Amino acid sequence: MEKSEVLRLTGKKILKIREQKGFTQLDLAARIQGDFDTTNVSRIESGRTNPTIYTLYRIAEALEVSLADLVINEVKD
Amino acid sequence: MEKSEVLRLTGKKILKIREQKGFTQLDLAARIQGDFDTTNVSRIESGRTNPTIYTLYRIAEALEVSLADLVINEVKD
DNA sequence: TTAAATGTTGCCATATACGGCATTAAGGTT
DNA sequence: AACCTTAATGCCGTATATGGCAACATTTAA
Repeated sequence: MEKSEVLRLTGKKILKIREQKGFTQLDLAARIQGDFDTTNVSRIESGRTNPTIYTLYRIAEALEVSLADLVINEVKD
Repeated sequence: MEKSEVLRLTGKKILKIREQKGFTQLDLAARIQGDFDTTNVSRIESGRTNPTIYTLYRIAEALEVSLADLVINEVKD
């Protein structure tokens, strides 16, 4: 899978869970430990950036889900 | 959980799977799509760097496991 | 219409991930 | 001893993730 596809699908997962929880991007950013800007939420959800595992960890915390829930399943080439 | 702890545990998971598969760091780096240096394998496994999701994806591919197998389970604060 | 809420995008600065190479060290083998 | 394999580490560039703010578009509500 291409990089852009991995990022796009990852962002989609975050967006979906965020909306299921009824959070806005602002809500989510505010819940994330440390400094976090809504700009980055937008960039990650839209797949425009390649988040680090620690960033995803903080997002998982804020969404109250496991990291496994935020990553894509497929490992096909 | 602290950032350093997240990175340390993530690296440990990768190391464990790599050794279970009987790969050296050099083997793993060679299997990873695109350029990948053993330097980076070492840094990630030892928790000295904060890998991006795409890097973890490529490692998962090379190890023939799912991304979920490489990330930590806990989401405690 | 005006205003507020929500999300996107552009820009800038700083920190750092990664590619890459060389060195170092430890362990095993001869 | 010398040699090889394996991994860790230091250093240097380049690319980019992130923090942060402002501008903009869209939607909804007043």
